[in-house]
Amino acid sequence: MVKRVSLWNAGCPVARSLDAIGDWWSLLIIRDAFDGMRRFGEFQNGLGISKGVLATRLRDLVRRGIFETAPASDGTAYREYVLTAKGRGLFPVIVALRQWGEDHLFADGEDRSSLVDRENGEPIARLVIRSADGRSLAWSDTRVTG
Amino acid sequence: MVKRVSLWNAGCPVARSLDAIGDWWSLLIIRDAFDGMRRFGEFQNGLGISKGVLATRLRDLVRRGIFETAPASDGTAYREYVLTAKGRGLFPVIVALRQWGEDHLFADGEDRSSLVDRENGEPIARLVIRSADGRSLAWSDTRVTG
DNA sequence: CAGTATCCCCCCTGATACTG
DNA sequence: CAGTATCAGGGGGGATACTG
Repeated sequence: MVKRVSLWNAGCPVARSLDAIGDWWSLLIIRDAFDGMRRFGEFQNGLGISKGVLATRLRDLVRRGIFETAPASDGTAYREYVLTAKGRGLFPVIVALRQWGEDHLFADGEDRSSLVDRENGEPIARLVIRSADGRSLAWSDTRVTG
Repeated sequence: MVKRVSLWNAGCPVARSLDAIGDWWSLLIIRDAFDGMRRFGEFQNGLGISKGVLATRLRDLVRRGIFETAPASDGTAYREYVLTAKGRGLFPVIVALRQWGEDHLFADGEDRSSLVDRENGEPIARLVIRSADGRSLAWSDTRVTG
């Protein structure tokens, strides 16, 4: 990545985020991590990604502080890849992508996975953009400054 | 795109969304559209993308129903590219990416653009994941089913 | 200005083989 | 199982030139 140095320098947080995770595989790996995957082989099987690419991606994500490695919890000599606080901070990104996909990319009645409240199994609420004082805001109620 | 048919078929809304917009340029184009850009040249200058790639991306995004074309508002013979309702639905994705970038990819005091309430110039509130009944949820309070 | 057409090259990817 | 090393190919990307 780091394709667009000028944009990076432009100080747009969206561009920087995409520079860090905008690769096609990265967010899928992170999604699987949120689903509980930790091992190299789990990611590989789940994604159908080649070993070389997966190794490269994981190394990048570790270098960027999104994953960290830990000794395998099952006592084997291998590593596990777990999300750092920074990586867990991507949860709203995953949720936003999920909700958009649910809204616009599935036919009625088509099977889909769902994100639910662990406590009661209820689907989570929709994301809402709010003002500092709590009003719900549409895109057109906002503006980019700086 | 449509690189991973198996994932697409797996019925994961996150994967489908990435299939639609997970390309490196697409979200940057969409971000610029949220910032008010509409013309081919505006996107090209703003992004530093080549004409060929930009034309391909815009065509794909139109085909996917994220943009639609309209006659130029200035009376010239050209087209404008405006977000559809489906495209505007990506606003939370952009906001989530922006907030993550602000939190984790900028040094203290470093210049960055900011998304503010048009009404009063105040920064918008942080995104919060909530349960159906309004409780704030962390990643670990949720689960993927189906 | 807004694209399309062409060309060439680089790099990314997947496949395979190998090691601990 | 968890990677690393190597290799060949294919396609996406930029640059350039051209058209309306």
